[in-house]
Amino acid sequence: MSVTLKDVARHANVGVSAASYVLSGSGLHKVSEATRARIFAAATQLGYRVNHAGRMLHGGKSRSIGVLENNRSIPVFSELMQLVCKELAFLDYQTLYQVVDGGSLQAVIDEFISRGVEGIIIADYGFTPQYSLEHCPVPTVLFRSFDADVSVDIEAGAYRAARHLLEHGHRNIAYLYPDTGGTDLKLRGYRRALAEAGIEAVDSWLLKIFPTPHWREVIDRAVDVDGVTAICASCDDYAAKLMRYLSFRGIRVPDDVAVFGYDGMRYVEDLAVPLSTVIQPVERIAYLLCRRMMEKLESSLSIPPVILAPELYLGRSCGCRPQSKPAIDWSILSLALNPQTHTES
Amino acid sequence: MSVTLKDVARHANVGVSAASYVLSGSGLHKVSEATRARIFAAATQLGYRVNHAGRMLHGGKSRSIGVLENNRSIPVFSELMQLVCKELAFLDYQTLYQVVDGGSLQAVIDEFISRGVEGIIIADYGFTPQYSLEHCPVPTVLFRSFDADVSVDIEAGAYRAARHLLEHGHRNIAYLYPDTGGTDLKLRGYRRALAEAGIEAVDSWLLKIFPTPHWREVIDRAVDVDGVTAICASCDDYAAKLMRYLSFRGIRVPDDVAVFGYDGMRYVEDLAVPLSTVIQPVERIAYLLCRRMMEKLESSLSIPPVILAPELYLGRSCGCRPQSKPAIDWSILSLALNPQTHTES
DNA sequence: ACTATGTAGTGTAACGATTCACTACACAGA
DNA sequence: TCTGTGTAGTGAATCGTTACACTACATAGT
Repeated sequence: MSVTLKDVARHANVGVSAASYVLSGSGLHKVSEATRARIFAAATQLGYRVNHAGRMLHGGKSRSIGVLENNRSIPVFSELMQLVCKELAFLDYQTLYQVVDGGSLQAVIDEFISRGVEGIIIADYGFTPQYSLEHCPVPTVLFRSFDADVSVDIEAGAYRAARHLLEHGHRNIAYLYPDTGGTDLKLRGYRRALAEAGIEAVDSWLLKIFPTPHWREVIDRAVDVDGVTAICASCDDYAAKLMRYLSFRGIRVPDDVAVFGYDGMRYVEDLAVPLSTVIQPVERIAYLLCRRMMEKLESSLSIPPVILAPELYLGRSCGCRPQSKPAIDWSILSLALNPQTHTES
Repeated sequence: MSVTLKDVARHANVGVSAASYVLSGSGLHKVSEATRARIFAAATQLGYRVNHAGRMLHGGKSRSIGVLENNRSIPVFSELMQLVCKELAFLDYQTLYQVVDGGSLQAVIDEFISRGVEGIIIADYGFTPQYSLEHCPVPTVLFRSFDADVSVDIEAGAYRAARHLLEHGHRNIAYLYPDTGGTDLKLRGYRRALAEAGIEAVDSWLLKIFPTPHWREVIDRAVDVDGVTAICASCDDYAAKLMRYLSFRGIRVPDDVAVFGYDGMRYVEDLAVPLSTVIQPVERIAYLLCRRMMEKLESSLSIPPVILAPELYLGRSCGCRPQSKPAIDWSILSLALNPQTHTES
């Protein structure tokens, strides 16, 4: 079938072991330059490729990492795994990639281990099913909004967004979000900012666009009746839709109602009113996840978690920049919003 | 180290072969219900996991597919690989994932084969480096804009976009694109539409935003001097930036200059002026790539390629829908633009 | 009682790469 | 000549799983 080490050895008139020593590049055994050349020649001539299974069976490292995300519905993270994969490739690791939504996380982890991954990176933003990483025989690196190896302080992000609106003088600030039943850290941050200013969020300011079927009425009431003058959205997509609806209603942003988003999607500056938002540092997260994995692979010492501080992007939707701002500070070619690059330390 | 089949067999008081027959689930050999139960019990008790390397070494199928894209810079495709992976998981295949940009494609393919993938899916949109899939020992499925197993007829897409603008009465239609040196199929489609209408695209209508450093002047000249009244952009991101620049210049879209995009990014309907665009059917592409792979794995018959016809999304930027359109036909919850689902045949 | 037929189970040779333990040989120093 | 030291090479066991070829035993048919 396929060309094996034995074939190469026979072709080069050497033993299998000599061929192995040369082609594995381990340098554990001295081989003369002449035979080395003969072996290489035979290998390329026959088109030899190591059989990874054979190598692994002997106990060799697989140089592969399992990468797993349990929810693909969050657009801002759609490229996170791509970035992780690129970084892993740079570190000379193969990526075994799986998207789980709904299915058993444990089953995927078992499959990864069965295939010999050296470690597993798990991105678990959003709703969290039960699973235990305690007994996992390989190191794991977890990314989620709390209690993880790498996390973004989204509570602080929402806090800063709400606080920013407070500093603009707003008092009646609403929060637009889907009520999925779990604890919403962004909601908590929003609440903290208001509480700090001596304001208690009333129920009608909590604009649940899910599972509420009549979300338009909810928004209408908040704006028309409850005197809401600013709205924090739990993500940019919702903020964009919200602004569209407000514009449809003839309500001006930010003059009548200010809006703040969350995520830092690349399109925020292209909206009718450039959206102020909290940036998710996707590239930095990807880099940190991989670095953390390398650290865990090298030593089993417990490493303190990294919590990334959120950063604001100020567009016009919060009321910061005047309509007539003359300078154009963007380039048609640099489409990326996030300032982070992973070339730092 | 890890618990092996031998351990399980010893624990259940049977031979390795019996354990193998039961746990591999092949059903090649009759095993009594009693011993079968004993073996399962021992396996779960010891926490047995098949060693994939051992299985593969014997010549078993790896049930893994290599997935490879050579350019991650096109945002609309950032979720394509995610969808492919999900579909493969549904078909009970593992995904080995690699992003190549700049590096050797051949090296990645070799690595995949070395790791025993049963097939390779390659998404090669954009610039194409030299490589040959002729001698690849496993089936490959290629996605790119021409001469592939699955492709989207982007020439026709650009043709339809330009033709649509012609039907609106525009005669001086420009094309905004980055000139990367290769053949631009969208440019060709744009040209064909104009030629069919008896118009020859003059040079100053070809708005090269790359490598041109002074792209603003290029746009200014087209609009102010050359009387361009409509612009086709080669992607939505550029179209969005273009509309922002036009708005900055005080030029109204679509009244003064109509704009057409390309890609069908999810945000197009949220822009100041909802962008008319050509949809890239990402989900359908993902589904077809996987189905094509399954077909190739089952039979080595040559299968004719699939060329997907592009579909237009008409927003307001082309001048189709009046400003005052009263109905709101979107839902804040359904963020997806593409109508395709992969549940069809 | 003797041969078929079938069921339930075991031993073991692969698969391909690695690496330990070993040999063969050359050459230097005493 | 004998021993020590180093270089260059080989043989074979090993990893975990699979599946072929086999045995042992029971039951049925004649």
